Amino acid sequence: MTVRTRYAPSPTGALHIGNVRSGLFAYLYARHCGGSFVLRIDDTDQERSTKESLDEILQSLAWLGIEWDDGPPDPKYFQSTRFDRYREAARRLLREGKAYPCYCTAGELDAMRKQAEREHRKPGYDGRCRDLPFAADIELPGANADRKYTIRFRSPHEGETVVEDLVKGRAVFDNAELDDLIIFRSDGVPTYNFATVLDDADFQITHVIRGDDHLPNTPRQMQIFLALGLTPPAYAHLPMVMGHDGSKLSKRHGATSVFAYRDAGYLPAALINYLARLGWSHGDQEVFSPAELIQFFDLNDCGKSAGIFNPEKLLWLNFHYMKERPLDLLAREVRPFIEKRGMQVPGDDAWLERVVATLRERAKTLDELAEFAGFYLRDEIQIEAKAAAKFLKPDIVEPLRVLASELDSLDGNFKEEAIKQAFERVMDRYQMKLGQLAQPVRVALTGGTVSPGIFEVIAVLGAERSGARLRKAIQQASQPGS
RNA sequence: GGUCCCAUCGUCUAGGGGUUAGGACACCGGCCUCUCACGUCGGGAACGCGGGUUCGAAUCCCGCUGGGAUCACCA
Repeated sequence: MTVRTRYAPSPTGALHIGNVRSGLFAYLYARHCGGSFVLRIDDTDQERSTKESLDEILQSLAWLGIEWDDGPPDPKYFQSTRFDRYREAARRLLREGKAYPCYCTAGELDAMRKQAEREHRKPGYDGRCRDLPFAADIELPGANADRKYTIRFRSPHEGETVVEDLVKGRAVFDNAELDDLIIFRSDGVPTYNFATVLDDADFQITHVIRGDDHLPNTPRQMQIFLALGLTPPAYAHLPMVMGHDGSKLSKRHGATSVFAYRDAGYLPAALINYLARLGWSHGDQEVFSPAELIQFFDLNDCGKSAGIFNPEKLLWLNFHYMKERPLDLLAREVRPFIEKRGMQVPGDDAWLERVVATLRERAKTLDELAEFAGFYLRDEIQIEAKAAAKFLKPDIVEPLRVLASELDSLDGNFKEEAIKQAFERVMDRYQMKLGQLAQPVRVALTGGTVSPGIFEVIAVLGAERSGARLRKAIQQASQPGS
């Protein structure tokens, strides 16, 4: 049997990282097994489904590098194109007495639920229409029907349904606990639990891998498979991703969409690695390339308990991948973040690479790198008042002047080694330690007290900008208090 | 409330009868050092509780407690 898994997001909002992790695991499992991966769009709810969400989902998956074998743009993989199939299956169930029309209104159902809750009974449907007589060839609900009704699945009340979950193990459900769920709404739209069964069956899904919030749906879906004369697939329910407060990750926990992380300057490899390692492990290994993930991934190594999303660890992984990234790629990827900050790159790609080389070990995201690069990129820098007060004092004026002329005399030889020698000549002359000279220079050139090594800063900044900034600082230091 | 799921450092996890309970993030300290980082070395930090089974339980069983999910004409 060739493994075939699927991921079935509904295009009703941004692609969420908790949600996409399930898709990632399904993808990884399919690839690991040499099987195929299906992307299906669950858009039966036309009220809430939007083109924007669909685009975001597709772009997010593409950015993450999760590729599907079957799926959009093929219309076959959109539930909205399969209504005929759902209708046909529902008619068959009706004909065979495995489903029945229910004439209860939404309001009645709601009242019933509230009443049951007040009396501390289970709030499910009580089955009052279950044994009403109906014509075997009854119309499906829809605009044409003269009377409003839904179609319910007639679920068995005896026995139990056992889910042999590949991650959670065995879960036993008493069939008496399962009420008759609606498979077709009164507006003629099939509901999720019904449509998903037909899709999983028609697309020949062998393993349904999804979040464990779906575990309660599973016995119902299995019963529908059986009623249709089909064999249910294998199931694997992954534990949820929680926010810092231990509840299901949601918008109120801050950035949760894939786009948000992309826009904040995270690398897809880092996000993939982080998500994979949340709920799955392979010994003590923390860093996995996409190829390794596919090689090592196994459902047996998935944990059973929910995990809390930890932004710090993601940041650390991102930092790790940024350090490993080939310089030319990293420079190219930082560019949009520089532009987004309203800055220009006053040099060629090679120069930008030098900038990035000095900053990559100090930035945890592409955006942070762009921010740190500000002093290289802007024509004018702002000197922090506190830094100036501490380091740009009158007694540093002389050494800075000498340093400036030493640097001028370097002429074309603006290499780190030559710059270092220039510093040493000044330090000898004024009996200074490197720290005493480097900090004022750092303030003069970068505006603050924190930066990459001072020699590399000068080398990258170049003679012109270094000289101009030094002279400006000298001026400022000569007029204390101004 | 019913049903189902879960339980090792703060967090992600390894370990599944005998381990000084291992790693990673975060945190703290030393070293490196022109600042900040990086790097490196070191440190504190966990088997929820109670019963069993066993020579021996973090590990197996039961109960409790705690957490979570779910109970829609959403998916």
